[in-house]
Amino acid sequence: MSISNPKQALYEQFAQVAKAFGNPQRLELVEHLAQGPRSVEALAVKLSLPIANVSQHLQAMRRAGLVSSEREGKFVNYRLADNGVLVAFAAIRSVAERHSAEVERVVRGWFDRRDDMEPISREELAARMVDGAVTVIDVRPPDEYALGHLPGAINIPLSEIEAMSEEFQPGREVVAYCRGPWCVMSFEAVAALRRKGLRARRLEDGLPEWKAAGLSFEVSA
Amino acid sequence: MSISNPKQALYEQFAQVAKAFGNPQRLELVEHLAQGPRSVEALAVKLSLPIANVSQHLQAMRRAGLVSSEREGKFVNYRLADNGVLVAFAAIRSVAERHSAEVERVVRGWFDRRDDMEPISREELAARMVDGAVTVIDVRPPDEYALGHLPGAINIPLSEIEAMSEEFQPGREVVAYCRGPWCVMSFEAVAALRRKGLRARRLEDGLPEWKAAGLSFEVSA
DNA sequence: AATTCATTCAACATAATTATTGAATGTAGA
DNA sequence: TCTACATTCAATAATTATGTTGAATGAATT
Repeated sequence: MSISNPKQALYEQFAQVAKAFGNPQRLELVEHLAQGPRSVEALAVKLSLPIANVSQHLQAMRRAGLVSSEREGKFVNYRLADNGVLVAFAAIRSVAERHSAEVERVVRGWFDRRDDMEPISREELAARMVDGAVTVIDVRPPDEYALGHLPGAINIPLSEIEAMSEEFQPGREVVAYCRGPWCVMSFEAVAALRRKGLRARRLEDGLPEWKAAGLSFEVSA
Repeated sequence: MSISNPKQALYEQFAQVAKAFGNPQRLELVEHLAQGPRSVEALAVKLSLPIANVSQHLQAMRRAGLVSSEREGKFVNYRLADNGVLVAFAAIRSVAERHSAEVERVVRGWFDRRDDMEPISREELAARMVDGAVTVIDVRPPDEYALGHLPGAINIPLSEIEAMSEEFQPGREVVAYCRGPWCVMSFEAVAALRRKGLRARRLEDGLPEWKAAGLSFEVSA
């Protein structure tokens, strides 16, 4: 694959970027890094993968320009290179959603249909949050919540949703969100809350998209 | 790579789409299909690749939902599945452009710097076309021009640009475009016209983006 | 200096991707 | 039916990607 003419060389470069997205583990890393910068070990724990494996995936993504890294003492923190990476990820997801059948089926097999979760748009939620007519819950782990969350959102990790569901007022609507549009935790949270008879919906996507849209968010002290 | 839990299955689906983009030949096919539907053989001729090879790449893209196909007599015509494919391609290119260094260098090695070609935006060109103050030339091959081109654009394939350059009025500005933002033909056209002392610029991208932006275009009879 | 710990590197085995070849399939027309 | 032709399929070889292991590197701490 020797690159002689510029056209070939360009396509080769573009293909390298696409290849960096072309692996499920790396996509999961992108989704986690979209929540905020992370060390190699922190990511390895979240994905339940060997550290060396994660390190190599991160290096591959760095070569392609998806992430950047910075040493901080003994740790190396990786972060998404820029917002374009999330735009590209969203575009790839969109193609997958429109095509497959398979994506629908996968989600449907575990939860109800995606539509039945009645996703609420960013704009609508933002408007209703002003009225104070909705309880917003962040179902991600506390460390991700700490790096940034919707204004006024309560952090209730999925493991605690059953126990906490007693605390909600029955009539009041609850909106759950997590890492992104296909993050399964918010699907499960809504399903669990509905089993308890509560009015629950999903935010259509997650915190990264909220931030990318320029909406305000809070960071824990 | 057995897919047990839904999260893994989703990432796997998304990765399949990204992988379909992760090959230079397939990206070139996407760019050609963005000009209009094509048969396998027509694409094979344009890429100078064996037919069986092109057929397999197209089938891989079809499995991933990038293209659809339809038999028409002895031929099988492939087309882009939807506009989302171009959006994803543009997003991938954007990541590559922002990262590499390499992309800049490749273009710079053959032409002047990309900036020196003074790309003109779609909006600006559309405005100036109303005034009639600019000559627009389409430097793609005639068959692609026939499938659709900017209103009033003259088709001058790259091979004829030298000869035709005599025809232009020296003072009048010429804008060249071709398949997309990195299509090398428009770079070469501008360079050739400038060597003749003409005022030439590039459209920032190509016909597919023009159409995707909802601007009007012409189709040959 | 020695130790600890996070990360990276190097080497290896396995799996996936790619290009190539020739045969098979399917369609149109003689 | 026979032929021509576009496309697909099947088999192969070469290349590249991936995951695993243990050793090497780099930075902080003792």
